[in-house]
Amino acid sequence: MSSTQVRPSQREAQKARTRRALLDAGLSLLEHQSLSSLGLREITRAVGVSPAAFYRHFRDVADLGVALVEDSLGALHGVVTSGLAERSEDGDRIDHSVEAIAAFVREHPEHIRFVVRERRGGVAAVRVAIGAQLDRFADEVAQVLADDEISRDWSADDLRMLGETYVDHMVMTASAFLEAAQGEGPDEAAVARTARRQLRLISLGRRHWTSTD
Amino acid sequence: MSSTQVRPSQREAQKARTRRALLDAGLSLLEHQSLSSLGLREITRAVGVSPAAFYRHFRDVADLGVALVEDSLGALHGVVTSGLAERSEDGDRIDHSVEAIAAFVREHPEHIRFVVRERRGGVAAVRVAIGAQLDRFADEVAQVLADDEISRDWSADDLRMLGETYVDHMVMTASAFLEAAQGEGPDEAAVARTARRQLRLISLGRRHWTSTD
DNA sequence: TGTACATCAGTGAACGCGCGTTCACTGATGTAC
DNA sequence: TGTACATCAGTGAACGCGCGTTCACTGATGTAC
Repeated sequence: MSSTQVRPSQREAQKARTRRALLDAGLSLLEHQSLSSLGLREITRAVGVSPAAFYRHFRDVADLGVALVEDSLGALHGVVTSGLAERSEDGDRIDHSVEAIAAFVREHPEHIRFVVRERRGGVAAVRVAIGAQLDRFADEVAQVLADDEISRDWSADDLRMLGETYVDHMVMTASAFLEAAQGEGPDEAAVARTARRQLRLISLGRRHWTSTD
Repeated sequence: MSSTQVRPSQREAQKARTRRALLDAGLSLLEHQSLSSLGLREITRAVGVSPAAFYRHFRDVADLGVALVEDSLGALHGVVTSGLAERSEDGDRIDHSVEAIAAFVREHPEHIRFVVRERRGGVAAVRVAIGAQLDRFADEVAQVLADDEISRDWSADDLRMLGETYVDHMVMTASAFLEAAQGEGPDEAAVARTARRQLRLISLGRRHWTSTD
């Protein structure tokens, strides 16, 4: 009922605002720790509600973590594939891709940190949720690649492999940009340079690929 | 004084045994959680010593984590580079590399899980320790690659980039084998197939590379 | 529009619990003579 | 070899603390008439 309502009631709007505040506080508290050590009281304290209020929105902190996955990656689906679909010269496309990743990390550092950290983190439900989203990305990328003239006669398996490779590379590069932003590791320019070379390496491999089945 | 002693005293031997037990128990308890949620009492309980005994060996749990990094990756240095240095036909070399990773994961699943999880985990000191070790690997791999005829005239930067690429790929593949072993994601054969194709892609890229500086 | 009742997001107090850390101690091992 | 003293890994009790969860509640918002 409420889900099909166009104008949410005052009550629903207020509830949604509190939920948003819990998610935002949670994400922000994850800057220096991982989800499995994040406390429920820590979150409610940051928002300014009682600990008991938490249960009106989430079953536990892991549940909030799963919601954060949607928050962090859900919106990205269109962006990635449409950006990738733009055809342009090879070097340009690589430059644009790397710059797009850098820009996204600049805009949403906390989301990226969360995804990268919890992708292999200690909370199973969150790991699974992130894995599912990244799998979808790999599929979408493979789909776009299938229309590219270079990989015209690639097998579905090979395309899927290539999609995974690009997604993995994207995550690794985002993670490296994040480290650069906080002064750890090489600086942003160096990260971008390495990322572009790696994409060039893959691109060369693609051009000389011979299908494996 | 004790560090240069050849025969450790009974006391030193016993202390070393307890330390080992703490490390082993810690690593084993990390199967289903991450370091930042691992409790000191949890570890001493598993070993069967009093909580206070922990402080005779480590300052805190993060300190034990740093020791675990050495434990997990320190022994690997020789193995990786000597395995890589064996020259053989290209396809064979790829098969052998992937099989070597699979074998290592089969033998040391807990070490791999620890490294993969804490590489981006919530404990800064451990992240730094793992990053330093992986950096060393990348250097070592770049060193070996420099002697390869294919990359004879590559720039130092390009070699370093390639070393990083191989190390990142190794970690990703190890992580995928681990997931396969616990029934998550694709099975071992599929992981191996994807890994081999990715190495083939990189190998093709290498062969057609033109130096960037 | 006004009234009476229902809903339900958020409260605040209480609970039992396990945590990390401290401390003076014990008793086996090591050392000096 | 025997004795007297020093070292120190591990003990066990105690501490204060913040945790997650429960519960009956309140009072603003929503609904029916």
